[in-house]
Amino acid sequence: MRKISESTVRRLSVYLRLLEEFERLGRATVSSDEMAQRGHTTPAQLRKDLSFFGSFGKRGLGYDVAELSDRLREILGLGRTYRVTVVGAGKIGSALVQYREFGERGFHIVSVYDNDEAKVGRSWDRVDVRHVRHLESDLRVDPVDIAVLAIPPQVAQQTMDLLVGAGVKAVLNFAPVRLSHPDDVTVQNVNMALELETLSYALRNG
Amino acid sequence: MRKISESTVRRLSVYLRLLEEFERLGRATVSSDEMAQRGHTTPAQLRKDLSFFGSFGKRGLGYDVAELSDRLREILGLGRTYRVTVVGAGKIGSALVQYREFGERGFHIVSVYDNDEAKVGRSWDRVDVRHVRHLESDLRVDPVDIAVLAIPPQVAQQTMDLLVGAGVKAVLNFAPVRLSHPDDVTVQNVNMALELETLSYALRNG
DNA sequence: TACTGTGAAGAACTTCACAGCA
DNA sequence: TGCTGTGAAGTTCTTCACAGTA
Repeated sequence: MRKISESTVRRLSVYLRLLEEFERLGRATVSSDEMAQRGHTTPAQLRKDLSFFGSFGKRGLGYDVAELSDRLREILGLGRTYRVTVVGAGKIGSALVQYREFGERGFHIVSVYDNDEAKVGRSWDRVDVRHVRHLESDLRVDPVDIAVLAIPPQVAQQTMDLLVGAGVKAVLNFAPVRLSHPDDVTVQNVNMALELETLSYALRNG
Repeated sequence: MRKISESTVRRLSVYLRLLEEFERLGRATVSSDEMAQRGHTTPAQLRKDLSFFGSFGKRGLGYDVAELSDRLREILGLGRTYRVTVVGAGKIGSALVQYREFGERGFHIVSVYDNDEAKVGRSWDRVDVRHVRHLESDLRVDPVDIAVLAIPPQVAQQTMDLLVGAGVKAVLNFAPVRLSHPDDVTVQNVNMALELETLSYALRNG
């Protein structure tokens, strides 16, 4: 399959959320126009995005809501559950643990690590916080699909290297540094300082 | 000035962080090659990004670290402080309050709101949580520059409308919905479910 | 000489516009 | 008729390559 751009993938997630909304409202079909309007995009964009993966609509009618959401879940790899570990038991980590949509989408947090002995042993929503020194050996016994890095930037790269060594292929990084990693590992960065600076730029420059 | 793309602005933030790192190491000058390497971009990209705002380097020498970081801070609007309000006193809100880089960059959280009476009155790092019913009138007396929305998606749009009505021009939105807003209001979205779905897509499709 | 600054070329992404099908 | 699917056109973003200068 042709290489799909990240922006297309992100829009697919948005479409899926819209479809689920339409599903709740009991709608059976929906047109690209209608979805585009609700999703702040254009009908052509939506149809083009979908066309990379097949033709899911009916001309003159639109898309079957249930069918298209099934297909999107499949395309996005949401037809299964994922084992997720959270490294760093600070506020961000704990925000993730309680984040509803996480579990609903099949992302199960199976372990939490920290290097602070004061936090080790506490229970977090049925998961015990373990010392990060056990991370590597734990992963060899019980691998995870995704690791969330919610730790200070100074230790982020070394932890990344450890995760890569242990075979982790997907990382969600909250540390405000860009991490080096092999090509076969996917990293998504969430950097709140960056978002704020985009806002301050906008405030300053109209 | 020509319209600057959001990706350029985001890279400027990254460059600034790199320069501050070089400053700490005591480096006086740095080349676009060196910075590009550390910032996972290309020298040409960096020079092009900077060229939209002026010529800050010396041919044959590179960039003066201190001077370029000053210029970048100015371009990004970081030469002042910003008053920030956080709406939603859940885990995400509290993660923001304790997030170091926030305050260091001049983003001062001056108020926190929630609709849960159990949370109202509690003190958060010297800021008292107030009931969200006071939000609108408080803003009229004491405006803020930026609002952070860390509330459930169901109430995000109505809160957005209230903020817009009260004259807020910049919003950082953590609710997993795309919000409607006038053109003169800038909204940055942080959607963790979306990041995870990008990862699950990558895991599924090599 | 070693590097920047920048037009021009190239690649990626978005929008247009219409043929084709239910 | 109404709406999809898609090449082609248009736009934006990135990379190239080299002239220019400290």
